[in-house]
Amino acid sequence: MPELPEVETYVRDLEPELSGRSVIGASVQWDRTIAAPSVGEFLARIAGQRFVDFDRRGKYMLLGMERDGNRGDTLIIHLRMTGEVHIYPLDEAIKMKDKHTHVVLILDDGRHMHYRDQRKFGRLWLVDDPAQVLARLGPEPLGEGFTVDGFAHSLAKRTAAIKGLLLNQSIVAGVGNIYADEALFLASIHPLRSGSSLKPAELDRLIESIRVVLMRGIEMKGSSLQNYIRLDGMKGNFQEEHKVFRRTGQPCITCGTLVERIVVTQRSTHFCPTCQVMK
DNA sequence: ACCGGAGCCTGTTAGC
DNA sequence: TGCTAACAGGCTCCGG
Repeated sequence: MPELPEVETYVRDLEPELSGRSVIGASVQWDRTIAAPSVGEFLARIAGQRFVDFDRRGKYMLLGMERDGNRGDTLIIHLRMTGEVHIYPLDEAIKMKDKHTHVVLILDDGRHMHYRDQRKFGRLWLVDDPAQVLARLGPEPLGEGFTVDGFAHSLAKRTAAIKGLLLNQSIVAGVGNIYADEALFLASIHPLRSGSSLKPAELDRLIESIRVVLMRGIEMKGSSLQNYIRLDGMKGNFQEEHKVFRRTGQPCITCGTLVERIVVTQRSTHFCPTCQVMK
């Protein structure tokens, strides 16, 4: 489940592999993977562009390119649920290409970059201005723009459960199901509390908790449950530090109460009913 | 504006 | 054992 730490790990791993490399050709096996432009235009435009900038916004990877020394397009990749990116030497690429490999970029050093996605939810964009794709995203949780005042404003009058609101990318960008559950546990906030019910001290605690779990997630190179693997095929390690996520029926590490699982806004949600009270 | 639910996908697991 | 149904959770779209 790639969320902010997993995507950040991908961007950091991609930079040394791709920086300065040009795309000399491409193929698309599942058209819907390309969100924009059309597949034909994507193939025509990406050839001849060179990777120069590497960034992330929320769960989007931003791979900035240039053409003939001039500013080019940005290749945006969103992994959604099961997306993976791999770079292989030619002989290995031929062996590794399978029915889940939906996009192949051929690099000028002969290696192939694969976009692979079991469930086909992930998307790629090739755009001259990333802003159009990223327009609805809220602040970066690890940046200065994520403030108590702004967070309070976003949650005011919100009757929905805080768990669901944390998954809303226009409120804060990059938090997904794993890190939402872990942050709420760390902040001792019940996932069903309404957004508007949270007091300033709780918002403060929640912001800090979101930052702590995301930073630790990045340090551990992400959480590998069933699907997420890194560029080089290695797993992340943060799953070993999960306090509540997928720990249903196991004792809370703080108080020993058994961790419960409920469904909130169509998402499985894990929490300690003793440490995270409704108040 | 906000909220909840359907739909997109496929592999794995639970249950009959 | 073999089948089907439920589940996994990223996001967009739609109706109320």
